[in-house]
Amino acid sequence: MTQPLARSSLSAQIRERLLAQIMRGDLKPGERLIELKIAAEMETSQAPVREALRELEALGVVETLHNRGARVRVVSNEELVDIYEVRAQLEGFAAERAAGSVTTLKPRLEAEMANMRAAAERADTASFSDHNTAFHRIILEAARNQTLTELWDRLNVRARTILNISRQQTDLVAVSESHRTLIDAIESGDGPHARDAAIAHVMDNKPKI
Amino acid sequence: MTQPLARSSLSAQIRERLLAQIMRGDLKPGERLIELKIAAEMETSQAPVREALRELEALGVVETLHNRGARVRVVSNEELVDIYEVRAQLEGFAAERAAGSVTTLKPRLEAEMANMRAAAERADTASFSDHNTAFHRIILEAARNQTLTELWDRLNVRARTILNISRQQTDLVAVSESHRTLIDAIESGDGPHARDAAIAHVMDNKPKI
DNA sequence: TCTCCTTCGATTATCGATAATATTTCGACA
DNA sequence: TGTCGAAATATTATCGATAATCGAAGGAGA
Repeated sequence: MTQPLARSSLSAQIRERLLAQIMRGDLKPGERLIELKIAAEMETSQAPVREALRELEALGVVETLHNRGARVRVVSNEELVDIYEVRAQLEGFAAERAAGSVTTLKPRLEAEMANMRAAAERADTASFSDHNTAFHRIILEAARNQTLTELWDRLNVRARTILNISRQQTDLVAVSESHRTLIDAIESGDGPHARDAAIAHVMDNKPKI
Repeated sequence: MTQPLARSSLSAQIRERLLAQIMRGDLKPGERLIELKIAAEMETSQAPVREALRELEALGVVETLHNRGARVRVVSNEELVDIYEVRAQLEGFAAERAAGSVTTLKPRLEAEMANMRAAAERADTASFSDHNTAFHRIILEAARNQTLTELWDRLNVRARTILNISRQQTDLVAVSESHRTLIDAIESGDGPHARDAAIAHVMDNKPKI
């Protein structure tokens, strides 16, 4: 009855920890991630750190140059636009399918929207970001396409990384309210309309860096 | 003047070799990929093999279970449908943007289509697949969105893996001809029309496994 | 015979050390 | 002074060995 589980490999723990640091902005874009240094900090050896870095590279939040190590990926404004455009397409597709679904998503979406608003009012950006992700994830999952969800997640992680770093001054309450339109569009059952609404929503909320 | 370059890391070589074997069907879905065994075959140690496997996992052609190693990913028919649906969306978006582009893609697309047809006539599935990929890549790149191209590539690798394995009996000449409609739609300059054509094209050519 | 437990073999996960490579420093030379 | 290149330094890539974990096999007890 000491440790309930303590599952997951060391490399997974390292990965999560680094990802959190990047998302939080403790590790800034361009900052080098030196394997042995990280290994020492985490009291482990180089091998699991390398694995973690490779996984972060696959996620797209870290980039590595051959024989020159890893650094936190620098995302240009052009790339951010690219990411949001693709995210919009994926989400448009998901919304279109969700609109045609029999079960209503409304209660769950509204609950997340309320959470988002509450976080916005107390200026808790981390919580806001979590609930915002949860909201969109509900739509994605309603489309019942695992591949779609997987790609969206990947892009979302990248987007959140930048978002949290640039911490630009946006009106989070207004952003949370803007989800209303999307809920209504999906609830209308009109696929193409829901798609348009989702694409517009994503593009409108692209942060300016 | 011995070896011109011999760049790239060991792990990259291993990754390419394994990927080729998977694409060729030498390594079948579900087959276990044992690190030390592969290391011995390639006359190297376990470390670079692990890296290669991680990269293949990120590509989605291999799956690993914690403490139980890697195996060639088994893709169900449902998942194949998912992949094609998402690919269709990505390509629809690309085609829409490509249709609005000033420079014409027609000559390049027609050249690849001719190559495809030639490969089809001599039943060279590998070459067919290469030129098919090249054709679609031209459209993707015309959309000028690096993130879009990256995700598409990833899905394309997965799709090709299955395709080459199941080697189902399709009329490759007919498939190559079906690209005609897509070229015309893009050339028309009508974005939404091009999008529809691209989506229809991808979905029509989904292999049946 | 069936279930649970223990042991065994196979394999992954991690370690510490070394080889290979890139970057920086510094001095000789022009 | 400015440039080139060798040596020193920092870091990654790879290796070989060990620890940890899994699944299978075999056996005791019901």
